[in-house]
Amino acid sequence: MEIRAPRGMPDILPAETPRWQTVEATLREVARRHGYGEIRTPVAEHTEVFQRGVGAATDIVEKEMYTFTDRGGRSLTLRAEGTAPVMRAFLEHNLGAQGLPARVYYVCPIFRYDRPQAGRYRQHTQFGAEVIGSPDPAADAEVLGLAVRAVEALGLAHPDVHLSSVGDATCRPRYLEALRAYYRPRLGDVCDDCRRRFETAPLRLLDCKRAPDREIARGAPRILDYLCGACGAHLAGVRAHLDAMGIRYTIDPMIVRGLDYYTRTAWEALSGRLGAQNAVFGGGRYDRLAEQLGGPPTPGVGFGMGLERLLLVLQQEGVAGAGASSPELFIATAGTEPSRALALADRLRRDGLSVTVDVMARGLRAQMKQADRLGAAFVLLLGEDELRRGVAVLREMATGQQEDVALARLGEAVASRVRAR
RNA sequence: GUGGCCGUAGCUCAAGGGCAGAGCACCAGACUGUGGCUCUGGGGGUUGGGGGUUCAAAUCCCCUCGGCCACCCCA
Repeated sequence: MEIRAPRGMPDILPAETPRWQTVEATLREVARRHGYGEIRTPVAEHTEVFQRGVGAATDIVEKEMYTFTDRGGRSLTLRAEGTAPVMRAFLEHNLGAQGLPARVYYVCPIFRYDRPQAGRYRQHTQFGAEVIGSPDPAADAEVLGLAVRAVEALGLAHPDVHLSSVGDATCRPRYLEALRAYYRPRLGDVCDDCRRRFETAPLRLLDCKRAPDREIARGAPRILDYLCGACGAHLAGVRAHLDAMGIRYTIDPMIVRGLDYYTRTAWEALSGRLGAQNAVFGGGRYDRLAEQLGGPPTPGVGFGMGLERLLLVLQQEGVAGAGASSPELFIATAGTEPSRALALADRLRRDGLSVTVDVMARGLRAQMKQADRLGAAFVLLLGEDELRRGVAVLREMATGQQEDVALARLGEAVASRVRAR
């Protein structure tokens, strides 16, 4: 075969989809309990939404977007991130008019042209939630709580949440100046990447992975020491609310968000089960995003959670997932018109039974083998001999016991036997 | 975008210049109308793709595509 799925965009096959469905259903239920409504934005946006929302200088915009020109000459981009499109929709439809805050969640594919590796794909799926319209720390705590409880609802332990603040327009510039002042005399000692970061993304100096650079980073000024009064109070408020809810976190001034729109609260949940790509969810506050998109000042806070990574962790933690679904009944034929089996199956399905029929015109032995492989609980044999006598044979696969059931009362007889199991 | 390891049947893997194989899976038969166990037989391959070296390439060389892992970055 030369035709393959695009790189970094794996198929999810029927053996896997039950696990996905379980995870998605659980996440939706947690969102529902928190009073969040689902929003579905298109898979593509005008490229501008990401350039202005996420920030033109970010890695996502500079080198990871799937951008194309449509037949009308418009530049569109596959959804590269979850929050900016939600804010765009909020502004476009003036959702704030229905009362603030708006609470929304989404489960949708995200596209980034990255080199695939463990836990990283070019198409991945994010569950995310946003509270738009509230500047209050209670909103931060609520939506972070949603993320934590969602992870727990899947059967995992309370996640390892790292919490910090990236400040705002008042205090962040002051901090960046202090950070640069600290690094400027040390530029000869750090790696090439860090020298580049010094120019383009100084906050990222803090999470370099090289051991000697980490040592230097440890001595750097802490943003938490530079927060302005309002930002400091906001973080204290978030912490108080989280403590009250029993949401655990560690204050980690080294965490950094990769997108330009973040202000104040920032967090990341890490797993030791994921290799290098260890963030299960990340998020924070984005009070400047609406303005960057050309809307009125509108505060917001939210997170994105990677479903592929969640599934990986679930698998490694051995949390049982639903298996592939088996039919309750397999209808086999022996010398019988296939249409009799199809018609019977059609009737039983309307009664709610899950029924599979042989459509390979195979011998009875092969049909039994197939029924066994599918995990069918019962096999109904429509044989010509039995049909003459007005009956069919119902066999319970686990025990091998079988009995004749009257054709006239087939539906209820089969249904009651299957349900009695 | 950078680096390392790896691509042989549906799956797991042999064959390291000389006829492409095994186990499992699949299909059929033994069991003429009954799954699991056993036995017998069968179908399956441009050895990821392209080029080169050679009398001869799965095997050696180059390019390319893909997978895994790490960097960068992120969920």
